[in-house]
Amino acid sequence: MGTTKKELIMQEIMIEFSKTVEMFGLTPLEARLFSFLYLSEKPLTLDDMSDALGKSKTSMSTNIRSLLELNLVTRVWKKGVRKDLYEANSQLFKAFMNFYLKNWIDQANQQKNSLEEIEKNIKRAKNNEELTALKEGLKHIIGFHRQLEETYKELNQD
Amino acid sequence: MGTTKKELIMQEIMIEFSKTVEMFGLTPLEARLFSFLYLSEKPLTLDDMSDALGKSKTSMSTNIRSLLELNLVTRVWKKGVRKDLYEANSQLFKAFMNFYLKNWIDQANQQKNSLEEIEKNIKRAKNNEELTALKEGLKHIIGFHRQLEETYKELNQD
DNA sequence: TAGTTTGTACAGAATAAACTGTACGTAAAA
DNA sequence: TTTTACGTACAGTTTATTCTGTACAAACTA
Repeated sequence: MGTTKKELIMQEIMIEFSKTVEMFGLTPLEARLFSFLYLSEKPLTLDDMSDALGKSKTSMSTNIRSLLELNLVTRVWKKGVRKDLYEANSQLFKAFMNFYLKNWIDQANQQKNSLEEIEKNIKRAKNNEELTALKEGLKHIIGFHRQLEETYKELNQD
Repeated sequence: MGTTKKELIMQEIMIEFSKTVEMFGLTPLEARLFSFLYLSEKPLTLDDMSDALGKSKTSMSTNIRSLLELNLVTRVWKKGVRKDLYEANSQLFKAFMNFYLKNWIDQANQQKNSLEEIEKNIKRAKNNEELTALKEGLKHIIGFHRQLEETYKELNQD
C-alpha cells in the first residue's frame, strides 16, 4: 500500500516541524532529516533514511554528519547490527538553544574583536578630523555587539 | 586617488559588521548595504550606493526595498533633491531585535498552530495503538514551540 | 508641450548551493 | 584468504539564487 496512515501523519508533522528547525539555521534537508529521526521510535540506518526521504545515501551521509557536529544527533551502537545507527538527541529545546546560541555568540564575538582592533588602530593614528563621524559610528556598532552578547547570555542561563 | 584612508577604514568596518547583520537573516548584499548606510553621515541616493558597492542600480533598488520592509532603512525627503534618499534607521539594537524576533515568533507560532491542528485530528480519530508513539512525539514538539514562544517574548519585553 | 531623469519590472546570464552516481578504502563475514 | 557490505570522497549535474541590462512608466524640467 506504500503510505500507511501513520506515515501520512508523520509527513504532516514533519512539514511543519521542519520549518521551525530551519529557523535555527539548518538547511531544508538537514531539518527534514532531523524531524524524521525525532519522530522515529528506533535508531535508523542511512538506508532507512534514504528510503524514507527519497534522497541518495550520499546525501544522508553528509547531512547526518552536519547534524552530528551540531550535536543534534547521536550515533548508537547495537549488538549484531553492522550498519551505523543514528537517533535524534531528544532533549530538544535545550539542545537547540545551546548549539544555536553558542554559534551565534561566538560569531558575534569574533566580529566584535575585529571591530575593537580597528578602533584601536584608528585611535593610534594621528587625530584626523575627517574620521570623527566614522569613529562615532564604530563606537555604536561595538556597543551593539556588546549588548547582543549580554542579551543572549541572559537568555541562556536558567 | 580612488580610495581614501577614510574609505579604507569604512570597508574594514563594513566587512565585520556585515557578518553580524547577516546573522539576522539578511542576505550578504542587504547586509553590506545596511552597513554602508549606517556608516554614512548623509542620506544617500541609489546611484551613490551603486557606485560605492560596485553593484547595479537595479540591485540597489530591490535591496533597499527589502530593507525598507524590514524597517531597517528610512526614506528621507530633502528640498531641492530630486532623487530618493535613504538612511539607516539608527536605533540599531532595538530595531534589529524587534524585526527579527517578531518574524521569528510569528513563524514559529504559525507552525505551532498547524501542529495543534494535526494533534486535534489525531485525537478525534479512533484510538489507534500504532499511533501512540507519534502522539507522544508531537506533544513534545508542540511543547517545544510553546517554550520557544515564551522565551523570546521574555527577551523582547524590557 | 517635448525632453530628461528616476525608479523598477522583467528576462536572461552568472554564480552558488544542493544533490547524485561512481569508485574506492575499510571492516566485517565466510 | 577471498568475498561482501558499508560509508564517504569526489566530480559532475541539476536546481535555486543573485545579479545585470534593457525597456518602460511616472515624475520632473523647461
